[in-house]
Amino acid sequence: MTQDVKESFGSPGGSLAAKVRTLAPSMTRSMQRVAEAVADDPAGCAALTVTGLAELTGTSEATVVRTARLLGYPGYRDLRLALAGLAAQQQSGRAPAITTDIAVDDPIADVVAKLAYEEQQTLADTAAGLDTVQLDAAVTALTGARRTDVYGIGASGLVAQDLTQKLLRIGLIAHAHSDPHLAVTNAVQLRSGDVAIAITHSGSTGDVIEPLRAAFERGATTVAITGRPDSAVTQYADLVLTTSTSRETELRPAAMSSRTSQLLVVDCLFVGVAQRTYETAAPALAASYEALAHRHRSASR
Amino acid sequence: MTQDVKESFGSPGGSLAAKVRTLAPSMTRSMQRVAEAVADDPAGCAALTVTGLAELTGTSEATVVRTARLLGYPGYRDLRLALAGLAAQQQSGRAPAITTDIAVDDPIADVVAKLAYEEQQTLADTAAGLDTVQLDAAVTALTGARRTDVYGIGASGLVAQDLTQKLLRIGLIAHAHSDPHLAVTNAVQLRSGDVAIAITHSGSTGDVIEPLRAAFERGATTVAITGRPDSAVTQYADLVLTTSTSRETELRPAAMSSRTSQLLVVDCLFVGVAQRTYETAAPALAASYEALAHRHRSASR
DNA sequence: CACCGAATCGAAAATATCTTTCATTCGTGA
DNA sequence: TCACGAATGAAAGATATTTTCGATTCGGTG
Repeated sequence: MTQDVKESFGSPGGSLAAKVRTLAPSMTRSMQRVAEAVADDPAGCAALTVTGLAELTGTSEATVVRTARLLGYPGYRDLRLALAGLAAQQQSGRAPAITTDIAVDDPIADVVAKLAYEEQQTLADTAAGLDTVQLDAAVTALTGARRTDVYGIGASGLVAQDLTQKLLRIGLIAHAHSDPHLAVTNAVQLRSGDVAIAITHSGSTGDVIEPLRAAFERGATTVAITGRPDSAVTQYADLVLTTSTSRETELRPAAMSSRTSQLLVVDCLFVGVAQRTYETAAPALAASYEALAHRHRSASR
Repeated sequence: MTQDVKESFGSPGGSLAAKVRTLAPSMTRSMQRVAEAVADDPAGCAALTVTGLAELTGTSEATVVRTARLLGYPGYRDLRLALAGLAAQQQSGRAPAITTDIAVDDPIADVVAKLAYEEQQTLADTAAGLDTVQLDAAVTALTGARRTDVYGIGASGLVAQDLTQKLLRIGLIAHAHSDPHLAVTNAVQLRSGDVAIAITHSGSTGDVIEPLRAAFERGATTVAITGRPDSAVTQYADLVLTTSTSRETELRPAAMSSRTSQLLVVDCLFVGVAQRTYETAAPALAASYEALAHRHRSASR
């Protein structure tokens, strides 16, 4: 049978070793040496030139090329590309093994991988657990609000500011409060049609609950962004957006994943509002971009 | 010798696309064409010679080689090998589902899914692109610092505060500055052994560069966290930590993904320092948790 | 044991591919 | 508009791959 092997790269990993075994009997001694080297360490061989591989196997360039041909490639160049593909596949096949917590003696590369993985996980969980009906209602409320107050303390305070910054950029009137007294003082100014948003992971941060309560009692639409949908804050919330809670470990405070989760929710709110008010939001965004342009020196090259 | 292709996990092929995006601004027009072709169709390009790719993109061999260099490979040959590896990975892995931008009329559920997906992507890209050597050095510097100043404006200012909050929690002396004048005023107090960190996506925010420069000139260890590793800010940075840049769309400002990326970097710094100072960090974290407990009413229900 | 022929092999030439150089072109700011 | 520097591609130069071809080995045979 003619071997019109049209094996492109991307062939399943085992096939090369198998091919080597199949074809070995029909190979000459030096070709076998080359084939063996290639099957043994695809990654290593991919890094070698013909000459390099010839030297490694104690043969000549010609032999290497002959081997490549026998294995079904037009020449060594193509074999080499295939090897690179194989090596990459093998590497990617390896399990990341990121199930463990971050340990004190983890090398920094592991820390990066684990943190990234956990935050990705948090995002997925949050997206899955978010009640889109409530979210939609919150967007509607924000869109029509005369003004919006956002309460958050500590890490959640930064999220509150993030939301506020964004809303301001598309022309809404929004304020973030982290001072509990000022927050309450402002909350009592709210009335029906306004929106108050409390951001608290635990749902039991008194300093954030109080202003929300004040707003609630004055008829504003109140929204709670919390990881505990059954907590105290939800008593005074018309709408509850649930963030995900992930296992807290000694080296990875809960604040980290709750922040990630909260930010996703806040981003969703923002984009939702931007969609609804697209006519005004788009130019506003462009304008704020323009306004900042002169603050940036032209980037060097 | 060929650079070791330690392409970490993350999105299959995403890291190259990410690298292209990160470096695109510092590329010339023709180089961008080449980079785009390569990011678009790794498999196809892997099958081409320099000349072939040059013709395909309507450029010259020299430009192709230049692009390969810019992407971090010693030459086109190595880029080609990497592409073959990528192609193999892509083929074996599954195709990512969500590719479209967020549209004005997307239902809110789609917005949530797309945002979550893009932020996950951003995290993977960031993790893949982070230089762990520089990161490790930054952690070392932070660990031994007498004091640490962090500069950031706008959205990056929130990230700066986030980092500061965390470092304070484990007993380090850290300040975040978003007022340019105060930042410079403080920066000139720094000296050798201190650390200054500038956070700016564009790398060209003058208000953030100035304080970093002042710190740099006084011998402090300076760190830049930026999406543009070739920008002005890196002139005065001993260490550069690169954040990922993702496609900006009308409804999804760049600030969103740059913030996600910056936060991951900042988290890595924090955890790294916490590891090194575990003996003091662990009790400090516990203590700060305790101290806040009384601010939380016991969760109802 | 000498000889032959075929298979095997590698040195080196020939070719293809990649890299560098350098003159030209293009874009930009004064 | 001019002048300058950056960007670009043509072509020379360097490397890698492929081919050629003669030398060597091996097994069989007289």
